[in-house]
Amino acid sequence: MAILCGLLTIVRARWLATSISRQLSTSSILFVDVDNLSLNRLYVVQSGRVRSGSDPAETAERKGDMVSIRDVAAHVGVSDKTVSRVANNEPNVSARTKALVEAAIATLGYVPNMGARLVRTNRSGVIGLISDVVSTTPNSVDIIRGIQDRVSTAKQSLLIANTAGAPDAEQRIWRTFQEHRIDGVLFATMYHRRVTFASRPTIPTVLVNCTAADEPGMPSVVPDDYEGGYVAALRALDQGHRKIGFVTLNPKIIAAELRGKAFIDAMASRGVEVRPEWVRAGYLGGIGEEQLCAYDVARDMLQAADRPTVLLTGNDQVAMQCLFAAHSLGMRVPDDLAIIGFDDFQMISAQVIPPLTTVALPYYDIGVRAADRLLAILAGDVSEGGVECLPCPIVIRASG
Amino acid sequence: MAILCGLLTIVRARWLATSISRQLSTSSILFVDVDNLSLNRLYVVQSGRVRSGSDPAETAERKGDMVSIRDVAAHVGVSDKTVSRVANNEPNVSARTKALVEAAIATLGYVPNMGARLVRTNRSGVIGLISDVVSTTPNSVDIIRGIQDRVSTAKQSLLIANTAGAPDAEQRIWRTFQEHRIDGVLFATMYHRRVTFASRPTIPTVLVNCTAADEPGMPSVVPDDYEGGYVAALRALDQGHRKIGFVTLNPKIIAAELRGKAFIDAMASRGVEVRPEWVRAGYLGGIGEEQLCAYDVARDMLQAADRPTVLLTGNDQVAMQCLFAAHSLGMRVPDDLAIIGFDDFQMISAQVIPPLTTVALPYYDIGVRAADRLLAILAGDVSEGGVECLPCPIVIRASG
DNA sequence: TTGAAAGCGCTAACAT
DNA sequence: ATGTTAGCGCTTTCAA
Repeated sequence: MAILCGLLTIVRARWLATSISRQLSTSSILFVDVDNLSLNRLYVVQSGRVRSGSDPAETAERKGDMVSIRDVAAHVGVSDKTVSRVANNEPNVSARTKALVEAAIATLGYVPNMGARLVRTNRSGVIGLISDVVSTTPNSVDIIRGIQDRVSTAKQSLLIANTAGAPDAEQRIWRTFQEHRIDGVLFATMYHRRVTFASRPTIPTVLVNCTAADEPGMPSVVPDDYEGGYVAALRALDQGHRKIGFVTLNPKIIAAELRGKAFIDAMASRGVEVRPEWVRAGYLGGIGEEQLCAYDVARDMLQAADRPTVLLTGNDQVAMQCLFAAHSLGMRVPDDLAIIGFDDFQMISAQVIPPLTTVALPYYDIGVRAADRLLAILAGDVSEGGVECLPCPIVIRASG
Repeated sequence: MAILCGLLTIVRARWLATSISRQLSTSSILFVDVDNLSLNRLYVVQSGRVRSGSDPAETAERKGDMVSIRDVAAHVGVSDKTVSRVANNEPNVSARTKALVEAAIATLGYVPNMGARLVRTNRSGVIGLISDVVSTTPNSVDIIRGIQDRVSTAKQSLLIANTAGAPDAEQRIWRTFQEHRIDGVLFATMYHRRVTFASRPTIPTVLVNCTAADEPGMPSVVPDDYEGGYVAALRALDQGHRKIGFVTLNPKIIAAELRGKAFIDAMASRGVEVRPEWVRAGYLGGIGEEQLCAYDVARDMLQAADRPTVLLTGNDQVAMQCLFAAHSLGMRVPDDLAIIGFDDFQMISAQVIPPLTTVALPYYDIGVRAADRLLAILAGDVSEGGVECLPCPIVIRASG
C-alpha cells in the first residue's frame, strides 16, 4: 500500500510536470507566461479612455484613471451636483440636461464610487452575511441563493464571511463589517440551532436558520421542523403503516427535538404506539462531531423478528444508509420497507435508487424571507421582530 | 393523490399557524413581536457612548454615532494624522503617543472607515468573487473555502456574487464591483470549462476552475483532469483488472475530454484493450441540462455476457448509480464489481456503502492558489500569467 | 431648475 | 516625531 502510494506520487508528479502542455494541445489554449506588456494591456482600466478635450488641463491624469462626477460635469458644462442628481435619479433636472448628462456618463464610462458616497451618506449599500459553515455546506447553499436573489433586487451587495466555527474569526468578521460600514447583517447557520453572541450585534441583524439564546425577540427565520416531522409521520400513517421506525439525527439538536416531538404527537393522534426500540439515533457523538452510524442501526432494527415496515429518518443521508441496509438484507424498497427522508438534499434524494420521498427544508425561502426582513428593518420598519417559521413541504418520490 | 396533497396542505397550514408557539414551549424562546423600544435598544450603535468631555462643543452628535479619527485625535490632544499613523501602523510615532492613541481608540471604540480610506487610496481592500453557480453547488464550495482562507490572511474581504448562468447578471456584477472599486476579481465556475468574456475584464482577474477561450495567458487555476483520469485508470490496472468499463460525464465538457484521453493513454501504456461498448456516457443531454442515466447504462453493461470487472466513472454521483445498479443485479462491490469514483464529493463518496475509492478534485487548493496569484498580481507581480494545473490525488476506500 | 460652498473621514505630501 | 494643508468623490444645504 505504501509502495503503491509512493508510486502514485511519482506518477502524479511526472504527469503534473507535463500534463499542462498536453492539456493545451487538447484545448488549444496557448500556455505562455504572459509578458509584462500583455499583462498590462489586459488590466488597463478601460474607462477614461475617451476623456475628450473640452476640459482644461487640470483634468489630465487622474489616479486609477477613474472618471469622477466632476469629469462628467466639466464635459457637459454643468455643475457636479447636477450630475449627481442625474446619477441618483433625483427630481428637478430638465429633460434636456438629463439626457446630456446621461450621454456624457455613457461616453466617459463614469461609474459612481460607492466609497465616496458612503463617506457622505453613511450607507454602504452592502449587506454582510456571516455563516458558520453554511456557505460551504451543500444542504444549505440554497439559503445563500435566496438571500442573494432578494438582496440584489434591492440593489444591495452581499459581503460574505465564514466563521468556520471559530469564535475569534467571528469577532474579526464583525470588525471587518464595521469597517466597511455594512448596512445590515444576516447571520446564518448550517443547521437549525440556537446561537449565543459574545456581545449583542451593533449592526441590524437577522438570524437565518437559528435563534438567539439570549436575545428573545431578535428577528430570525427558521424552518418549521415540528410541522415537517408531523407531515412525515402522517405520510407513513396514511400509507397504512403501523409499525413505524425512526432513525434520528443527533437528538440534541433543535431540529431533532422538534421533529421527535412531532413524531410522538402524530402517532398519538392516530392512536398508534411508539415503539422505543424502533426509535434510534443514526449519529454517534456530540454536536459538531457526529459520526454516521445509520447503516448499522438500520440493519440491526431490520433483522429483528418483529421489524418496522417503514423508516422515518433524520435526513437524506441517514435515509440513504437505511436504503443500503435494506439492500444488504435483500429487502426491496418500498415494497418490503418504505423509507422517508428529510431535507430533500437533491444530490442524494433525487439520485438514489429508488429516489426518496422526503420532507424539504425550505432553505431558499428562508434566505429570501430573512433578506426581506432585514431590508424592511433597514428601511425603518420597526415591527420586524420575532421568530418566523417556514413550512416544510413533503416531496413524494418512490421510496415511501 | 390529489386528495392526499390537499389534506396535507390543510394540515400543514394548521400546523404552521400554531406550531410557532409549540416550538417555543420547547425552546424557551419567547415569541413576542418586539416593541419599538427594545428594537431600538437592540440596534443602537454602541460605539461613541464614551465620548467623554475633553472636546469642544463641535464634536456633539455626529451622524450614525460613528467615532471618527478626529474624535480620537481631539481626545488625546494630537493631530488627525498622528492617529492615522497609529491606526495604519506607520513608523515615526513615539511609543508614548502611540500607547495614548491606542488607548483612546479602544475607549472610544473607533473603527476605521474603509469607504473614506478608499476615496483617498483608491484601494478598497475587497476582492470580488464571481461564480456561475459555484457558491451554490456542493462539489465546489471548497473552492470558496480556499479563497476565503487565503484572502482573509491578506486582510482583504470577499464580496461574492452569483451569475446563476445569466449573462445580464454577470454584467450587473462587474458593474457593482466597479462601483465598489474592487481591487481584484476571482472568476470561478462550477465545473472545469472554458469561458468567454463579453468584454475583457477591466479589473485584475484570475480564473478559477476555468480557462478563457479568447484570452490566452489570462491567469487561471484548474484541476489536472488528465492526470486524475490517468491515476484512476492506473488504479484499476494495478488492481489486476483487464476488463475495464468507463461511465463518463457529458463527453463535451473539458474534464471528460481530458480524462477520456488519459484513460486511453493509460490503457495503452499497459497494453490493455479499450472496449468501445464499455465506454458510455452516464449523462444525457447538452451542457447545462444533463440528465443522469448512469443507472440504466450500468445495468445494461453489466447484464451482458461479457462484462467489465471494474467501472471507472465520471463522478461520484455516477459511481453511486453504478453501485445501485450492481446491487440490483445481486453483485457485490468490490468483489464482483469494483467501482472507482471521481471528485471525492464526500457527502456521497464517504457515506455510500461501501465507500468509494475516488479521485479527489483539489478544489480547496485551487481556491487557495487562485487567491494567492490574484494577491500577487495586486502586489505588482507581473509574471503571474498562464494556466496552472493542480494534481488530483486518489483516495483509496473500499469500492475499488 | 440649477449651482456654490462646505464638509464627510481619511491620507499624501509636505512642512516643522 | 508631529502637524498642516489640501483634496479624494461625493452629497447636503442653502442660495439663486
